[in-house]
Amino acid sequence: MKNNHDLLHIGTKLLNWYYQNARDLPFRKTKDPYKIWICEIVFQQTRILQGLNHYNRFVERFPDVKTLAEASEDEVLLYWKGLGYYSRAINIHKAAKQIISDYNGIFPSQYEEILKLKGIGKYTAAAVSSICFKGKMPAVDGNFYRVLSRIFADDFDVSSSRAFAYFSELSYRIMPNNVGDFNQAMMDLGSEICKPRNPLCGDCPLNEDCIAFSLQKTSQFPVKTKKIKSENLNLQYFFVHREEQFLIQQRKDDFIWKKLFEFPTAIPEVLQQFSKGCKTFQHKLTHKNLSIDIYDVEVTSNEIWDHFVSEHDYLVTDLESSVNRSFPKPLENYIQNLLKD
DNA sequence: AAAGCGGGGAG
DNA sequence: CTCCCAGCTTT
Repeated sequence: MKNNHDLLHIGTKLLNWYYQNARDLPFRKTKDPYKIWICEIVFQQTRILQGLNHYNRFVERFPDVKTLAEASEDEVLLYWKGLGYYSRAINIHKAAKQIISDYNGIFPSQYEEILKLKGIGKYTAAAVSSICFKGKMPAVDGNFYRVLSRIFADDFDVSSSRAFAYFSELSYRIMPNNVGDFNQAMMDLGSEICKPRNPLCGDCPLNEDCIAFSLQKTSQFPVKTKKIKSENLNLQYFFVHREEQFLIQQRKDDFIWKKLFEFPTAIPEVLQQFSKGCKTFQHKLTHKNLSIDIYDVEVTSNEIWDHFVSEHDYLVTDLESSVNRSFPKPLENYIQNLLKD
């Protein structure tokens, strides 16, 4: 069994590898806590390649806390369009207002204060405080679970609610003094070398220290018992349009697609005569298999259209200006297809 | 302690 | 097809 001195050497090796192999990412060039915060939220449960454009566009439009806090929630959601987990955008906006009101517009530097911001949990608070303010907390994420469970061949269930505390404790054994770089090094190692499947152990700076590798059992770690189950769900939408205009409404902030815009989900009998047909789309979410029926309702009567619009609180928009609103992916695809014609 | 929340990419 | 990704909030 290795003693504590040997284990600390692992962190040093990891840092040296990181200084030679760090990924060239836009947010690596700054220690602005605002930018680091935004990037941490964008990349929660999101691959770098998937979120990079969203991150760049977001910080270009909202370069600081004040700009973000003064923007409308709908515009923040627009810049989140297509990224998923939309409560992240809503919480980012709330936290920006929180920083203005509670911290005089200055991003807090202490872990405990950062943790109070909406949408920031233990991982993000540790990441921002260590990268920007020399904080000493490990930013334990999925990469930490995977790398540490392999190094120590530890079968602790990463789907357990105690996994964060457990692997946080484990990380202190190898964590060097430069925690900010260590946290980012663990992310890069987990992403580039110690990948979920087919890890590149031959290129790993820690392969001499990795128990799972020495046992040829890297594929058995990390242990995750909880399986994802998804249910089937039918949705019904009505694309109610006349000439270039169509109707939309905004979703609530519960259930899926929080605060995003959508087509009407029901129409009165007087409009049913205009229904020209229906297309069905399959769309997969992490916990749901959606089957979405979209009815094409072309209202040809000016009188009925005007009356219906005035009697309901639907928003009237058109294909051109709808690009300035955030729609769920399947509805976005539907609109994009119409734009191509 | 457990469930719920998007979308995309890899194998 | 299944699994996973720079996790957090709510119940």
